[in-house]
Amino acid sequence: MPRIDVGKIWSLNYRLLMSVITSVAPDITELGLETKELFVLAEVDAHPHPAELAGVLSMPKPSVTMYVKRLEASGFLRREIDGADLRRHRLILTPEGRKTMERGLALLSKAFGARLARLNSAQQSELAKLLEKLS
Amino acid sequence: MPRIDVGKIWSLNYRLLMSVITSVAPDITELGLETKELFVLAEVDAHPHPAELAGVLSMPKPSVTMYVKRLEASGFLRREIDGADLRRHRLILTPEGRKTMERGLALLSKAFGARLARLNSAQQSELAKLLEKLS
DNA sequence: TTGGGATAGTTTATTATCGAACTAATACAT
DNA sequence: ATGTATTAGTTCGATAATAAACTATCCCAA
Repeated sequence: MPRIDVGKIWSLNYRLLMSVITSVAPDITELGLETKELFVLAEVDAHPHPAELAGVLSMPKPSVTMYVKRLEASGFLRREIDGADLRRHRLILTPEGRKTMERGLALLSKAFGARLARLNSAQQSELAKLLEKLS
Repeated sequence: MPRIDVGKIWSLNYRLLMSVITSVAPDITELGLETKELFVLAEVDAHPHPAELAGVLSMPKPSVTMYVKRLEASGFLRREIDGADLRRHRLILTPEGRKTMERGLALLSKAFGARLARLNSAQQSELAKLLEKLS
């Protein structure tokens, strides 16, 4: 059994994700948001507080502040002060925000799916299983 | 049409990579380079020309110019004009650059390897094979 | 041979990003 | 109760990233 080259797996995977992001970025921009803003939108349901979003998305807090500000200005989400903890803001997707988020994720899925199409069905399931184990 | 949840795999994978990068970034910085610069260094052997690097790493050309400039100033690589095509610059790792690149990749491998250790060695090979097909 | 188009890399000018420091609210120990 | 530490989110200022435009070189069809 040959020794596995971790760096190689890393680099293949990294390059795959980056090239997919790069390829969909223009289409996402047409929806009225940037890719990082889409990632934020996509996690708002599961993590409605900015500090959590920063953690889960590995983004600095000031960046989240900025993305949220823009998303709010675009009408994609709104903010409520959390009554139980006045420091916290609860983020809520607007219907428009949800629609846009779903469209954006669909674009991403389509682009990623196009790459995945190089694998047969069994291989796709295998990849899904392996990546799921890693996450 | 894939039978798996492409969007979910995407997001798990994306977050995995981002969290690994974030966790090693401070250590990489201590080697005297930034993570993106490390990615450049790591691909120089396989892709010695800036334009190729930009393509393979999904980076804009001006970013590569900047990273290369810094890496050269730090003594991690040097440039030669390609005699066969005077537009092209061939990048060459210095011994110091190679050492630093290997150290950086070791840090990344260690952090990513911790995740990868959830797979047995056959699964790791399988993952490498599948990712290679995708890239 | 030459000129129109492509390609490699850089510069410029603008926007995006984010560490550090800040304010406000909470938690917690004494 | 009171001081101290912690946490949520923001602001500020400095750096990083990059689109657009540029120079230089190459390619190649007529």
